[in-house]
Amino acid sequence: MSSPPPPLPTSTTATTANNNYNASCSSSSTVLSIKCFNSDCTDVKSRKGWRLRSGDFAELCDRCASAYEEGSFCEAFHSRASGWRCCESCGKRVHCGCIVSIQAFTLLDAGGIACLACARKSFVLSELQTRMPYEVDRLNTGETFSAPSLEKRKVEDFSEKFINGNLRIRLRDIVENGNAGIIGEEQSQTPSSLMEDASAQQFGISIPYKSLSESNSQIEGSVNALQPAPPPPFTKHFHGSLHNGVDSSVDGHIRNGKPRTDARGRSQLLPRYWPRFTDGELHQISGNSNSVIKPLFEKMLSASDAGRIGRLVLPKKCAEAYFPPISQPEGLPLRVQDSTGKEWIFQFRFWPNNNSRMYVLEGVTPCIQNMQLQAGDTVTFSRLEPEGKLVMGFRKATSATPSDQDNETSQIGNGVSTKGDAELDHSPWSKVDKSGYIAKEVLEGKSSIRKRKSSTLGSKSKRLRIEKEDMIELKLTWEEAQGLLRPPPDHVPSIVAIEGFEFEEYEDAPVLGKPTIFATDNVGQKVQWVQCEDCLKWRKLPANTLLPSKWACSSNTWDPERSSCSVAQELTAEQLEYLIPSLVASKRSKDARKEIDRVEALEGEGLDTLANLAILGEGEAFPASSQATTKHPRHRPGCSCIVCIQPPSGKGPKHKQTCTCTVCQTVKRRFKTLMMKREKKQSEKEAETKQSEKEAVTTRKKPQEPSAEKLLDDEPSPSSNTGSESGSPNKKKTVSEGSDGDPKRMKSSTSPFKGQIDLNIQPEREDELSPGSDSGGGMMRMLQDATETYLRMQRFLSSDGDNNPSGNHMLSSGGTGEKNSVMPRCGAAAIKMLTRIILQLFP
DNA sequence: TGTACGCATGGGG
DNA sequence: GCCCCATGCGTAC
Repeated sequence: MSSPPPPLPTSTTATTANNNYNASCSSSSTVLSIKCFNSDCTDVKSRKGWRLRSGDFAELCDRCASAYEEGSFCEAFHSRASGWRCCESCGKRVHCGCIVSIQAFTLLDAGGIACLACARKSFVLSELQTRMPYEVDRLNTGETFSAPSLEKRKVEDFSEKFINGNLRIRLRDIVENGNAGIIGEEQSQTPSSLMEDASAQQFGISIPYKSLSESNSQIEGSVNALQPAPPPPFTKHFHGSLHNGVDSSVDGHIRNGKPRTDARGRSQLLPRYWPRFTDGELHQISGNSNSVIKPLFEKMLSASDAGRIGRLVLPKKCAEAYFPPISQPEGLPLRVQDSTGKEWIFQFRFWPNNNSRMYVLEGVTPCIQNMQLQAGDTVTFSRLEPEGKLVMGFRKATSATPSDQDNETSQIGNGVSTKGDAELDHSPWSKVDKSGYIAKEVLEGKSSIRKRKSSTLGSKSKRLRIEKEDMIELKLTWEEAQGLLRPPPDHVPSIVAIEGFEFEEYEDAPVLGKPTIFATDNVGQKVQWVQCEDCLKWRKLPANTLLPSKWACSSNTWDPERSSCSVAQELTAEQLEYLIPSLVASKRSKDARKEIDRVEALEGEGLDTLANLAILGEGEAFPASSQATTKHPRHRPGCSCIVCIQPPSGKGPKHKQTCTCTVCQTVKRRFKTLMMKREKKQSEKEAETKQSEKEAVTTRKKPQEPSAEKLLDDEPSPSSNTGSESGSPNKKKTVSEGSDGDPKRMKSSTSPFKGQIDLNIQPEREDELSPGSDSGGGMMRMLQDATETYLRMQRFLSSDGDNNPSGNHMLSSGGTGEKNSVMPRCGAAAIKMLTRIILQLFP
């Protein structure tokens, strides 16, 4: 066990050397001299040295300043003074207790000291930085502190913490700045945990602590009375070089540098509200003032927050921890300064909610608009100390990929850009490791804005309004994102050990690599498949190959035979589908689309007639919210206008009313047959029965007539027609085909009752018809079934067209007894269904 | 009719 | 099952 460190020198216990120093110090503060502060030196001062207790800096000559900066000042001038101790690790002598070397060592938990180098090696650096402002402060304020008081300081096990290889402590900065003086040469890689502690320490030291109740008592009812609330649970990404933070006004309640509320804050505040301020933000907030920034919390704006309501919902814990306590729902006005220094007054209030409170900031719209914020962006709250001024900053969300988020500049505040800081696992962005939650959250916000506009559509999902495709795209897991990261070109990593694991560390942000598909080839070897940028062919590469973001066949040095785009792809389409399920899905979707197009092209009119039938017969059953067609926003499913009957892709033949192609003739014949059968077989009694059924349906539909009319845009609803035209469906469709250019008449001309069939059809429309179709669900299902059956039939026809060019085998025979034992039955079923539909609709 | 306010609801942690 | 909080929605202006 090492002996306790000797008492640190004070003005009364100074050694000879220190006497010199003290004498010099005192003289320097009172006598203007051009001589080097070092009394052993006769040179002329030219540079600054350590910080004196007076707040000034020892002015040294170049030589002494260099010795100081190199850490050899004490060895050169204080070598015979008392207070020398040896590093427990390397044995190096350190002049403990001397203000010059105050930052050159750290006290160890077990007693003894460690020199700076060893402290760094053993990851005790954080403790050093923790102690420095404290001790500098003590010295500067003339306080003395005993060894026990130092020993009492708990040195955390910082070996768990990450020490960046680039991290440097420059004594001069430490002294000048009076803070930890952490200089991250690559700040973006500064260990956040370290920063967190550093800032927390600094804040904890420089800001007089007030308990919540204390501050509460001083705050309530005052606009400007925002007093220092409990320190933030922590701060993120704060580089201690920002502000002095050491104030000679430090009160006597100096504690060991740890905010008391640290653990409490951590445990109480949800991680997503933890502040993750960057240097840029802090700089931006602090401006040129000497204020200390105390990051409080941040919140990603929801659609509601960013909406025009002007209410920003505050996290309860944050509001209660950092905002003045309010007892009345009306709350109190709160003056908040934005990052540009502009002041805003918000109403900080709450709503009673389920025996709890819901805190809101009202009147934030102008501010949010001023900042040009929207859902998904983040607002940050911090406090300037010692003024206690509340500062609201912001961080714009980007639409970049998570990895981009990490690596690319993000816009913050008033445009200050910072290189992406190392992400913290609890930062909102880090949610990316939950399968792209981050992007989801951001886009959710964005999409929520869209959602508000379409809220009348009444979707069940209130919070997540991301299109399915978007979701798929956003399903980028953390691992996937990591997998895409590539070292920056021409960079040699430094190896950093963290908790026993070695990590490569690059000074520059990583770049995005090209996504590849990992697989095992037929000989069991792990490979990856990569798609050429130019020819889109997939090439097989070794699994451990890291590729740049763009890759082409010409870069295929692993397989020279396939290093040209002209060489065929090794994978078959089937293999590719198997390899890349998304491709399967996409291909299926594409195939489905093609199929639909093909079917539409082939048989549109007939099925459109069915659609029309459905619309006309069941239009009232469609909810008013039924959406417009995809082709023509103002038109509704079933609309047969020239726009709506167009096949989606525009491909394939369009069938005119006078078309005499096989399909058209087939369909027309079929309907003719159906009609004849109907006329022949329907007894009057049945007709009466059906009529009564129809009347019942009509009665049910009546209340929805306006909606139906609206739904059908400017097209007459069947029911209204029925009402105005003696209720006879046959009569109501008596407008002759193409008698004039009136769209309404054109529409009517497509009615099956004239035997005119619209062959251009969109089977997918039926999906649009479904909502709310329960009232006529049976009918719709029948129609759908009939449609599907008909499609199958037609596919059969088209695929078997050579054998059955006319398709008569299905039609004339009623679907039985033909060589194909399946399709004829389909045809029969379809016809049967159609018959039932027609009979039901138009008995 | 549009907007603001304040409470209620319900999804999600 | 509780709590938080995003947002829906009724009401007042």
